[in-house]
Amino acid sequence: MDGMQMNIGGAASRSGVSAKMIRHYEQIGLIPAARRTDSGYRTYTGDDVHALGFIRQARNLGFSIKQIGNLLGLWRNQRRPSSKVKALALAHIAELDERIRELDTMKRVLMDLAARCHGDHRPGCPILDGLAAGAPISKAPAKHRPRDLVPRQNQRSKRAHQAT
Amino acid sequence: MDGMQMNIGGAASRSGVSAKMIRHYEQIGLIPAARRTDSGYRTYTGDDVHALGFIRQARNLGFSIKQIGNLLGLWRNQRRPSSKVKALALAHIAELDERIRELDTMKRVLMDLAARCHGDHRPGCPILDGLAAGAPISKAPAKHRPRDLVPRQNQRSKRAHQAT
DNA sequence: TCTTGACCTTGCCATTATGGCAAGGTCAAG
DNA sequence: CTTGACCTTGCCATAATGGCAAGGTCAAGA
Repeated sequence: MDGMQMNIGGAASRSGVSAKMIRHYEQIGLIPAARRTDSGYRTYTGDDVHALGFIRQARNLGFSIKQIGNLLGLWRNQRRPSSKVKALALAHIAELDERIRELDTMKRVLMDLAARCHGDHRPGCPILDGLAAGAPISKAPAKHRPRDLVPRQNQRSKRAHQAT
Repeated sequence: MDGMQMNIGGAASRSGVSAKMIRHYEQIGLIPAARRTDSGYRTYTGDDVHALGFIRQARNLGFSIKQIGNLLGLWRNQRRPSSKVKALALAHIAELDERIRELDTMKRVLMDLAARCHGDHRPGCPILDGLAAGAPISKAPAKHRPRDLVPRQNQRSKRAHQAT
């Protein structure tokens, strides 16, 4: 089981992580640089594949690379307190929850607008009207604040150059 | 109201879209290139600001730039059938719904693992164990003679198949 | 008039995680 | 050998934004 040595392709198919991403993870330091054969081929062991599988599972659960780095550290440390792991998990759950709420808000607003749209050959459409209305339809934009709506407008003359 | 002319900063603060993004939208063709003053400054009208606000609202609802391009086209076309708009909206709602379901699945799995984790000073942790329990993944069939997954050794189980 | 400072311009880098393509080296089987 | 799968590095692209830098423009105040 330990004598298992393979090239990147083998590690990729066994772990479910593409060769491309394995190299990437190595490059960004998520995993240690693989040993190389004389000709430069990376070689992996069963343990390496296990770690890659761990990474894949974590990604499937939506953890960011950074969070996965932390998880890997805890995973490899036999003496870590499970509280640390749980804390990371709970924090991530909270993030997921917020993203879910944001998406849910978008969905609700949109369903509301859609419900009022006839959806036939006629041109009038409450959906477009809703988007065009400067009204505060929005809630959470995802990651960034909607940029202050008219922060300071005490800039000097907005005088038009070629005013018409 | 129509004589309102302004530079990019004014359009940005009034529309809620950063100057940076306005230039970006122009560059990718989402909005037509702004008129320029002799010195090269972009100038915007009240209508332009309105369109930018429309874009911002759409972004807040999670529409992609591409979808927004379509929405803008419909918005500007007084003779569009509202059914087209509604179709776009419903398609987007479906997308949002899928994203929500994915996140929800992640959340549930994680909560499940977290619930079984003591979260104290002890090292054992079902969360890490769950992540480490890698489900096999797959491999695409080779054409000629699959030059083995193992470099120069003996190979054994080559399970496979992915989940995502 | 000159200085100042806010504002504008272009352009490149960074982010997140992945995929794709290209040019070229390696290796094992036929 | 030839062949074809597989490996290497490296650059481009995605989606949407932010940030920084170098340099031009402009209006107002001293």
